[in-house]
Amino acid sequence: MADIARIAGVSVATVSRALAGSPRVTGETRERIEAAVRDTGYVVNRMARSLRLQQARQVFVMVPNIGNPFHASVLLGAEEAAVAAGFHVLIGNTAGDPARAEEHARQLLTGAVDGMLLLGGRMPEPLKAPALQERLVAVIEPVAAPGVPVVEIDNQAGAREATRHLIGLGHRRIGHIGGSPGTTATPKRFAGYAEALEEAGIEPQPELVRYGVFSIATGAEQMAELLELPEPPTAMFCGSDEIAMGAIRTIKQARLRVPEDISVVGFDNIYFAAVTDPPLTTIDQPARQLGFEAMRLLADRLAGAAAPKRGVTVPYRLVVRASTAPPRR
Amino acid sequence: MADIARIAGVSVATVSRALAGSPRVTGETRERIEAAVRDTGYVVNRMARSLRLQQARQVFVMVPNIGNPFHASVLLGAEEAAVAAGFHVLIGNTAGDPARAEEHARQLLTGAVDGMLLLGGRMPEPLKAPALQERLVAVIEPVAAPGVPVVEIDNQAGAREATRHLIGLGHRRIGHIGGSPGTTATPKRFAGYAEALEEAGIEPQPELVRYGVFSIATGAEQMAELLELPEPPTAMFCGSDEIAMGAIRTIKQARLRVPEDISVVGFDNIYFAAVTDPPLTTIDQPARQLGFEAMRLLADRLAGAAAPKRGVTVPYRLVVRASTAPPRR
DNA sequence: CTGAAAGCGCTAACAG
DNA sequence: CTGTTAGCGCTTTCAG
Repeated sequence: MADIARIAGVSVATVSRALAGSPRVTGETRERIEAAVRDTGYVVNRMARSLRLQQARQVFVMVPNIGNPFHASVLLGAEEAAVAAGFHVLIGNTAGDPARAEEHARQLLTGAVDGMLLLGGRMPEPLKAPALQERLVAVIEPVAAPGVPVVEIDNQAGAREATRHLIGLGHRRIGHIGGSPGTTATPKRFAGYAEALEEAGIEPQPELVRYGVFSIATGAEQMAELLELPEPPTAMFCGSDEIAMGAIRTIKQARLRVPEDISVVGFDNIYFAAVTDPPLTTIDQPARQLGFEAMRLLADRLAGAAAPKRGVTVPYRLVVRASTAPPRR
Repeated sequence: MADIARIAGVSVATVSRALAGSPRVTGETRERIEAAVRDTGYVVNRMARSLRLQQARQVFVMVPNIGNPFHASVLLGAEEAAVAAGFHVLIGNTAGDPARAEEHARQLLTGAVDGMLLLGGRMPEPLKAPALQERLVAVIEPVAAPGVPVVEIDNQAGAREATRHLIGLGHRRIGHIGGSPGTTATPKRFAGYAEALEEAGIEPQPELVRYGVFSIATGAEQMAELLELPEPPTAMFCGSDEIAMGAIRTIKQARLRVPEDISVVGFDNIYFAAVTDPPLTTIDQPARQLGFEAMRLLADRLAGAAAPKRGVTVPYRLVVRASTAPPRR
C-alpha cells in the first residue's frame, strides 16, 4: 500500500480511504490511486485488514463429510446465501474427527472467520463459550448448546408420512433400517415410524427395526438379516436414501423384486435417488434450502443484536416414485 | 497474549516462545504459562501470527462443484495429505463462476493461504502472475499455465481400454457420449475411443458420438437421440458415470435391457457406480489418490525450492461389473 | 480533502 | 533463560 501511495503521490491513509470507497477522496486523486492499483496488480492484505478491523467478512461451514451428496447440497445453498450477504465462505471437513473439528473451530476463536455453520450435530469443545454462541447456527441436526439455533425439517413428521404412505398402500409388516443412533434424526425418524404404525393399529415388531450408519453398506447388511427372518417385511422405511439403495441391492440379489415383493422408501431425496432402479420413493429434505436459510440466519445474527434467536423449520415433501406399491397378494 | 504473560508473570516474548515449543524456556516457566492458557481458554490469533510470519500454514482447494461426488473424493484425499504435511485445508466452491474463482484466488494473493490446489481446469486470472505459479498445483485437469504441474490419469489410455473392453466382447457398433467439450478430458477420452476403434479396424460413425456436460441429464437426453437412429449402437462408452447412469435410464425406459440389448461403460467409478442396476462397468479414476498426490506435491513445492516441477500421472483401472456383455445375436 | 501516527496480536532479533 | 522492542499491512483518529 505504501508503494501505491508513493506512485500516486499521496499517503497510505488516502489510499486506504480510496480503496474503501470513502467519499472524502477527490475524484482526481482517486483516479491516480486506482490507476496505480491496476498497474501494480496490488490487492489489499486480508489478514492485515482483518487484524485491524477485528472482523473478517468470512464465514465457515463445518461439514462432517463432504463426500455425502446431501451435505454437498446444503453447502451449495449456504454459499448462495453467504454471497448474497457479502460473506466469503470457507469449508472445513471434519471426517467425523473431533480433533479436526476443534482445529477448525479455532478459526472462529482466532478471528479468521466471523461465524460458523455447524453441520452434523457435533459441537466442538472450544465453541462452547457462551459468548461465541451468537456466532453459530446449526443445520440439519441441532447441537448440544442452548444458544445455537438450528435449521432443520420435522424429522418425526416426515418419517410418519413416509410410513403412512406404506400403510396406505396396504402394508402391515413394515421394517425400518435407521442410521447412526447417535444422531438426533435417527430416534426422531424411528418415532415417526412407530407413531404411524400405532395410529394404524399395527403392533410394532422389534425384530423388524435395525440400525447402523447412513451408508449403502448398512442398508445392504441389515436388509440381508431382515430377509432371513421367518416372515420378512413386505415394505421398508429406510433412514436415508443410501440405506435404501443398499437395501434394494440386497433385495435384488435375493432374486426378489422392488416394489412387487418389497416396497422401499428412503429419506433425503439425494440427486441419485431419481435414477436408482426403480426410482426411489423418498422424503425430500430440501438440502439447498436448509443451507440457504441457515446461512441467512447466521448472517442476520452477525449483522445485529436484533437478530432472531430461534431456529427455522423447513417443510419436507413426500416424493412418490416407483419403489413402492401395494403388497403382493 | 499480554494477559497470559501477566498471569504467568513473564513477558509476551516468553509466552510466544513457550507456545511455539521453543527449547529455550524452563520447564517450570512453561508450566505456569500453559496453566494460564488453560485457565483463560486463550488461543493464538492466527491472523496476527500469519501477518507477522508472512505465511499461513493453510492451503486452499478450489472446486468447481462440491456437489460432484467425484470432486468430493478428491478433496478427501487432498485433506489427508495436507493434514500429514501440517497444513490446514480451506475449500472454496466456484459453482463454475469465474468471478467467484477470482474472489477465492485473492486468498492466495493476500497471504491468507500459502498455496492452492486447482480442481476443474480453470485458471483464475489473478493467479497468472509467474511468481504465484510455484504455489499452485492442478488436479484432474491441467490448467492453462505452463508452470503449474498437474496430477491426473492418462485419460486417453483409459478411454482406449474401456472401448477395447467393449470390442473384446464382440461389439462393433459402439457409441460415445462425452462430457463438456471445454474440458481437456473430453477430447482425450474421445481420442482413446477413436483409437481403439481404429486399431480394431472399425469404421468410426460420427452419428454415434454426442456431447453435453458431465451429468445424468446429458446421458439421458443424448441416449434418447441415439436410440432413434435407424441402427442404434449395441454398446456405449460414456464420458462419466453420471452420463452412463442417464443413458441406462433412457435405455430401460425404452424397454431395452442393459447389458443384454446395450452394454454401457462409464468413467470415474464414483461411489454410486457399484449400486446402479446393473452395477456399472467403468474406468476407476482413483479420486482420493489423485487428491492425495496433488496435495503432497503442493506441500513439497511450498516447502522447498528443490521441489518437483513436473506433474504426476496416477494409474487408472478398468472395473468390470455387470453393465457390459457380448452383443445379442 | 489529506497526512501523521497509533495500534490490532504476534514473532524474532538483540540485549542482558 | 528471559525481556525489550521493532515491525508485519492495514484503518482511523486527530490535526492541519
